Amino acid sequence: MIHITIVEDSFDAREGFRYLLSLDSEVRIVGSFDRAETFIANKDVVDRTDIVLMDIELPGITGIEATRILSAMKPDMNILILTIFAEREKIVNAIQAGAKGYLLKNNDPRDLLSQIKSVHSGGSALSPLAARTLLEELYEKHEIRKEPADYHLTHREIEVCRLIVEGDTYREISDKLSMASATAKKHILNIYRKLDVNSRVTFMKKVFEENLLE
Amino acid sequence: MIHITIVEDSFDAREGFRYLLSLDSEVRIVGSFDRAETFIANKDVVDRTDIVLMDIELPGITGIEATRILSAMKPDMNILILTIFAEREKIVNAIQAGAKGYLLKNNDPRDLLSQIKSVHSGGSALSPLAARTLLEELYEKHEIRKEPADYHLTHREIEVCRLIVEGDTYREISDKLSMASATAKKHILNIYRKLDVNSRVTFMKKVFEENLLE
DNA sequence: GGGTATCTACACCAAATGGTGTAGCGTTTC
DNA sequence: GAAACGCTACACCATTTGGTGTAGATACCC
Repeated sequence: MIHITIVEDSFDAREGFRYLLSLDSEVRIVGSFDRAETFIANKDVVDRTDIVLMDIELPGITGIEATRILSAMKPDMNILILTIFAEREKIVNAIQAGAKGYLLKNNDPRDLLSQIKSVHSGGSALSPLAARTLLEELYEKHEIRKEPADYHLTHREIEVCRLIVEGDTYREISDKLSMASATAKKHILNIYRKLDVNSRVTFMKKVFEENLLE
Repeated sequence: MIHITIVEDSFDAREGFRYLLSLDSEVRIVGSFDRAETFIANKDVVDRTDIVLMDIELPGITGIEATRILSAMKPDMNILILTIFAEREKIVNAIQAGAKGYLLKNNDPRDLLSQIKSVHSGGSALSPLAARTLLEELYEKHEIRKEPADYHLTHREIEVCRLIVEGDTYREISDKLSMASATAKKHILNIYRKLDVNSRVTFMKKVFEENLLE
């Protein structure tokens, strides 16, 4: 039995869900709220809930904020965002808040039951549009993180870089790499010249901002 | 009319898809290959293809590599990965390569047509398991830029932090903030104590890794 | 009033850093 | 064989940095 709570400010929509879910004997509604605060305050219902159908636009705190709070309270609870909004920002924020699904209300309501079951068995449910948005987000993230500019650092210099980032001094670096500290220093100054920096701080800034290591 | 190409090394699977797709008059198969190289080399078919049903395990180059190549050749082509593999790495790589969907073969084959149409109209299609994997990936990525821990830095100390990050020395910081360089130094040492670091480098590392500024 | 916190300021010291030289040795490239 | 590059090593220098003191002024809280 899957225990479901509905958080939705429209009475009609709540009743619509109630009817839809009543068609399946595997699910049962354990709570129905018109605002998230009431649900969050009701610890009994929170504890008993497996899946939340959460609207985004609510009086009081938004569904996304509620998702954040509820995910922290009960990490194994699956929150399914149900909304008419397909904006990138809302979608990404909802997922970041811990939502396990993002469905647009204009989708066929008959699919909802199968999507609830997918989520209950460890999957996630995304409307095609939300899925595309997230895919693009992931695609861009990976795009950005690659192609670090090539400063033609030698193998040895890269080793030295890693140790600088660890906070090692000339001496510590030279000890770890079995060289004279003067050599470590020479390497570092060469690195600085290649990266066009002139201090540990500006070096670190460049490394992190341009993702030069890892 | 949606023009589809199938890349799948199993003859039976190809015929299965062919039959399934023949049930819908809106789609039409324009190509069918047992390996990706043949498809990629056939520019005519590539140009006519709207959607590719792509297997991952193929003789020769993998479906993921093929996806990367085809995405570059024809960016508006939608590639749908169809596979039995649900490993996180394959899923993420496929999306990174530009796939617009990732479906597991054990899903109901009757859903395939509706998912193809979703993808054709600008959406993406993900099996619940693949969706969950990607959500987790995105969630973790965003987790990294979580709420920065509060080290109780004072307002003045935060100003100093910003200047440290810019690479300023004690003297430069004190000049910009109109204080004695000894004071800037005092602030910095206090900051170090609060952040539990002991050098510019370890300070920078903490700032960037924990997203303390911005 | 007394305690706490913030911002300010200075002194002293050892260590690390940045900058510039020079130079030997081995490998790769032309 | 010469040139270029990479890795090594040392000298010398001024500056910066990390660390530890002390201490006055202000403000806020109990």
